[in-house]
Amino acid sequence: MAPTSETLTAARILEATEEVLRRHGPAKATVVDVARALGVSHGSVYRHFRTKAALREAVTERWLDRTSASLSGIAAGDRDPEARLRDWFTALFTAKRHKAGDDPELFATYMVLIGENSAVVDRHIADLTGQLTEIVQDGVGRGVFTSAAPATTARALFDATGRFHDPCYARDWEQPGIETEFDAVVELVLRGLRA
Amino acid sequence: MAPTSETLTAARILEATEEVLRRHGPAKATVVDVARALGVSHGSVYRHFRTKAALREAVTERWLDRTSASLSGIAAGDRDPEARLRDWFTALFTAKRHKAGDDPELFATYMVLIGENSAVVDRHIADLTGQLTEIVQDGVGRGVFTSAAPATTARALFDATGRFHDPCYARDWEQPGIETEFDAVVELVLRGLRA
DNA sequence: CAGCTGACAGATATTGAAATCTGTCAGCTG
DNA sequence: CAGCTGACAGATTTCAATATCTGTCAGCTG
Repeated sequence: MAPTSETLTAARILEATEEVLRRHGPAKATVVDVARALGVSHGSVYRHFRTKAALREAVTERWLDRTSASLSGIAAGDRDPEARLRDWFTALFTAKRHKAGDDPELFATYMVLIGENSAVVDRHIADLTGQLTEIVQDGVGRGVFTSAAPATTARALFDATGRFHDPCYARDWEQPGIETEFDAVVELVLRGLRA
Repeated sequence: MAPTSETLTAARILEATEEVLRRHGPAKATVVDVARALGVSHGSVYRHFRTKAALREAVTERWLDRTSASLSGIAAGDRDPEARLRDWFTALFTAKRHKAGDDPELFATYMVLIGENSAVVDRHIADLTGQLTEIVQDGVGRGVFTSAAPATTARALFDATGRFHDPCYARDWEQPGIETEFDAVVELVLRGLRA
């Protein structure tokens, strides 16, 4: 990466770190590599991120937030709650499957980062179940869903569909028949949700 | 382990292999260790198992079969299908949680073995979903469940409850609140199953 | 002669010395 | 003087030599 003379910002460091991770993988990506990519000394990187772990955590958070953001539009709409729920899970599954299938090495890299940063992952899951809670609450309000505790139900929906969004199942996402399994699970939980 | 003068059988080798795995862990357990534990030369072990991988596969299969066997009793009963389903999942979750919690090191060992032997795992899952299919079919026959394709529904039930039996979630099984999450998911899918 | 042994070749794992990396900080530079 | 540099100590990783293991098989033993 060509050293530019722009100010060194956290954003530029994150960009460079993603590139270094893409190139070298999680095991060999070093802070020195990131500094070299930016044309600065590694001491400068430590001015913006206290440790290598903090830098990797920030990269992980950015990656997860991109998924959350793309789903929030579906959750926030005012369409039929059941259709929104179906679309939301389909969008989540499709997004994850493409991330895993299109660039397996990069996905493997992010799986390592996710393993290192469980606090960030927990926040991400709280964010996603929050979106689900919105949909469930809306459905209950309109009388099309039944739920004594929307947040608990939202979490149950998220857990029940884990096979189609949890990275630990990524290898199954290319298997034939996975679509059928997805439809069967979504159908089952939607039936369980209807008023 | 004291060398006995009994005949060397596959069963005795499997027993010794489990012990060696328990003691040394999956990375350091060698065929030579197993032979030493039995007081024979390692060549003798190769008379009963073609390769080290075949030996580890047999150990893995035995371990998984113990779980299947303990559940088949619940599946085969003639009690209320909904109660049987609830009990079956509870028994599966409880068994897995104890295996993981009571001896974490041994459980980690078996997680490595499971990763090495996906064919055995696939057979195990087919076995468990087969038991679920029995219960679903029985429920449909009695008019308490609805399912167009019991085998597909059984698989959906298994997938939807993955968080409470798939080893990749083992670290969550000690978390407070996991019982509540389990109940929420089981309730949700049972509601979806009722006629 | 059925079952076991132990030496062997090639593959894999261990080890420890050398190289690299992380995180700090005194001092340089624009 | 705010931001960057680069040398440094301790921690971690790499690499190549060494040791151990896997799988085979000719021959031993009861």
